[in-house]
Amino acid sequence: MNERKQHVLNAAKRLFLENGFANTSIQNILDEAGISKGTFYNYFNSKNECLISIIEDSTENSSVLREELAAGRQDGPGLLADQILVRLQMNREQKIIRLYEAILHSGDPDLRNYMKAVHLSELAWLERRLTDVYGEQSRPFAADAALMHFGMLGQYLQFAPDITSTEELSNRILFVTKRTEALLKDMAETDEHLLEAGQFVLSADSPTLPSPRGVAADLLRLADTLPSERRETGREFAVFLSGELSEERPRTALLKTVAVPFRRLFDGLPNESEVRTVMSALWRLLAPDEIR
Amino acid sequence: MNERKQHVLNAAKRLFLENGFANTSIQNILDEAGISKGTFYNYFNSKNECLISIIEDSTENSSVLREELAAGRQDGPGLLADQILVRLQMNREQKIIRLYEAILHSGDPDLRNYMKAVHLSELAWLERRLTDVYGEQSRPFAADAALMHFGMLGQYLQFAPDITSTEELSNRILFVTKRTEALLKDMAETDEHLLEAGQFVLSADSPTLPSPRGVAADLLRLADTLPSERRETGREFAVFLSGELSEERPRTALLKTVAVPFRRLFDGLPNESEVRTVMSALWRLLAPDEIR
DNA sequence: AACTATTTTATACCGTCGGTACAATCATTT
DNA sequence: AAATGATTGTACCGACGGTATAAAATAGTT
Repeated sequence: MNERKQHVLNAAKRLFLENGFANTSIQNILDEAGISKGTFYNYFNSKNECLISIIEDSTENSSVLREELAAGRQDGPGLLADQILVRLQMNREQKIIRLYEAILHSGDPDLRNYMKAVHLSELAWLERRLTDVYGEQSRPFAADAALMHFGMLGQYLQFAPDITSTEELSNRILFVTKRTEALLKDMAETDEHLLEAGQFVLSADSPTLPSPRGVAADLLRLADTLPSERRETGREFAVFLSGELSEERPRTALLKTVAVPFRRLFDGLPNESEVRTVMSALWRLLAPDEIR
Repeated sequence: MNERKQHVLNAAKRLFLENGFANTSIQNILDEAGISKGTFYNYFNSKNECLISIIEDSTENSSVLREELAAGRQDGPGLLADQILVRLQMNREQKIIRLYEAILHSGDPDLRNYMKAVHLSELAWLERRLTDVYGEQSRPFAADAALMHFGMLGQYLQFAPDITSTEELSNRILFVTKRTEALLKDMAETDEHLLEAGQFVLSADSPTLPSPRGVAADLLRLADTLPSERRETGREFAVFLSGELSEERPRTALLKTVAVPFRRLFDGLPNESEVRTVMSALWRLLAPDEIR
């Protein structure tokens, strides 16, 4: 991802969130980003693709944050709620959810398929996490619970979109999570469910796994771009991470623990988003088949 | 509602449901309905208003059907489920829900406010019905339950939009209703809720009540338009209804029971939709403050 | 420094869209 | 038959997403 392209992406995101997708013309984006039309269409083939890029970017980022939350922390409803929260927060005050829906009804069938895939992926992730947290006995009902959790939370967010504080948002998530517990219990007692386990997994053309050596090289290269006062620390981390990555059986717990502060060294730096892409590849290496 | 206007409305509805709102141009509607652009803008001030009219029409019709279902039948979860079903079915295989969402993200703030009002109105109705069915003790939790019911059902409909049979649709509604029962129980036990009772009622500029005499006159006039073989029956009904309406204290149970078969006499007739408008006024007379 | 390749810019242009204007025509009422 | 109002056809507007292209700026290589 070009740095300039990221700049355009941020400008477009700002405008979309502020004025909505339909109400933001390409000309608006050009003015906001200070680029010409030719450049825009050099980066994106259409306004729609620009929107997709924004969502992909946001999804990737929050996936990394979800992994980081789970690193070295015990699993449970609290972790799950935080992981849900982190994606919602990344979607800046939930307004990106509107972008999702905007795409869903924009006509273009390619876009709709993309959005359906995103939706299914989130549901699959939630189904897996629910079985993680609430045990094997919840598996037959986890798909239904995930679907209902998603629907309930969506309503609570849409009904009161003027949520400013994280507390308030967190409260709603915890509330819905508690209700989902009750639903799981109820479904187990009555043995009723409409969906089958694993119904959400889409026949994904799974992207080729990144190579450990490539990721290791990226980490070392990125460490060198750090400002001088953090460079030494960054190099220590990067050398350790890349060394561990080249081992036959990397110590994953250790890796995960070190990966988090390393990534944070880049907070606020211009290549912040590139780092996140590399970290995304790293997490994918550590658990290849997991849905994030 | 002009008969010709209704014809245009049906054409537009057909196209919107088939190709989506954004993918249907005004020119498409003109061709489908066989009218000119001037006529279209004589009926509607904009494409958006046309969409609003479709939704209003559909909402009014299903409100009448909901009242008819309740007439002379004992209240309970079964009736509630049927009332929910009838609106979903009226929204032709749930595709009108997409129109709702299309409007929500079309940019126009007026449209969004309208849709928000529709949404709130449905939530308020559901909250009231839940307290009807599950008793006074459910009141403090009915608003939350309504919101969650709405969200869960929406997910079950969106996730599997290829529902053909009424059974399948009905199954999902019953399933969600059972889950809502569990949620009510759970919230009562833990005494947790996020919303307050009556939170959904919008400061509505309540439309002026129709006059009983006007409605009575409409009923008599409509009866005369019936085809000869049904005209006598229709007149009997209409005379009874209008007579009862002019009483000081009309016998409402009787009125409701007779109103249903009278309205059905017009099924398939060209003025079917006008009849429903009059019936809507009749029901509003019988319970002025109720949300439908 | 000079040459090359790529990116970026500026501008003109296309077809489609929602919406407006208006004179001509049709149908209904009185 | 006159008058009124609805309907038609057509031309037009500005804004939109998207294309084309030649000129200018930038980066990379030798």
